[in-house]
Amino acid sequence: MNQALKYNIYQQHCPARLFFEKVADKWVLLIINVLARETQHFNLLKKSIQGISPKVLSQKLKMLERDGFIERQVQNTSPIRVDYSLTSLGLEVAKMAYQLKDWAETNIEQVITAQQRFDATQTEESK
Amino acid sequence: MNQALKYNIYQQHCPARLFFEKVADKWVLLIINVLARETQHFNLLKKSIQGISPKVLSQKLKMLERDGFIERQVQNTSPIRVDYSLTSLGLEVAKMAYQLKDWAETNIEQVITAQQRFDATQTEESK
DNA sequence: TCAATTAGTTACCAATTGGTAACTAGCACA
DNA sequence: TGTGCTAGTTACCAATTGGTAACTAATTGA
Repeated sequence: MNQALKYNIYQQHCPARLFFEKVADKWVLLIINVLARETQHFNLLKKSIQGISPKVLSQKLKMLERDGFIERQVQNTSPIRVDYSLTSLGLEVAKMAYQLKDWAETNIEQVITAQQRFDATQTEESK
Repeated sequence: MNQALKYNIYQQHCPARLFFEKVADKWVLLIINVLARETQHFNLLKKSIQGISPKVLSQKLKMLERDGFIERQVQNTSPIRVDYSLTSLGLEVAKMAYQLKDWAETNIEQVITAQQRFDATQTEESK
């Protein structure tokens, strides 16, 4: 049986689409990218990802753990420390997340150029 | 000069991060995946992507055109037809979008299993 | 003249998402 | 005993996003 026939992201209520909607999220992709470099605990993640609030970070980590992408390990130190790391499943997603990050950092200037070109033609048309 | 030093998605107002926030969007990734198969016009796209409203489709197409990922060509037919196709820049993003789609359709069952396992431990703990 | 088709747009409303700031809880150290 | 650290949580509010349904505009064919 062909997997491609069983699950199809173009179908509105396909489980694969639900996943797609979850991972296609800036915070999720940023978290995964950070964890791909190394295991981190809560506050380090918060510092690494500028602009994320503890509320959102907590929510996303919980979701990622539930989905089996990351593992949460409470360290018996004092003060307590909770380590987050990627699972093997999460590592697969991390490869794609990294490609997106790398592409963005490498090609963003082309995008900005395209935007400027587009905006220029728009103002011309409105003359 | 190292590109990696110039742009960094972890920084809140980095242009690369802005791009990241835009492309990490379920509708955008779905549209790009459809266009990667073949050029489509507006209504075909709407039919292909179950659940997308004309409003959202129109908004995302406009954004993608501005960013230089897709090209909009008005065909001089009657009734009028507008073809949307990927540019070479869009094709690069499409490769990653396809990987995500493929991964989701292939591995979603593992995610569902993980969720069930997680939910089971949660209800156990609350006893 | 009227319906149909294409490609949208618009107004209005509902739901989701996210920010802020203050708070909890456990432990250690001074 | 009080302060600081970790790891969150909570209530409240604001902003973004998205859905619905009706509408426009151009053209063709019955």
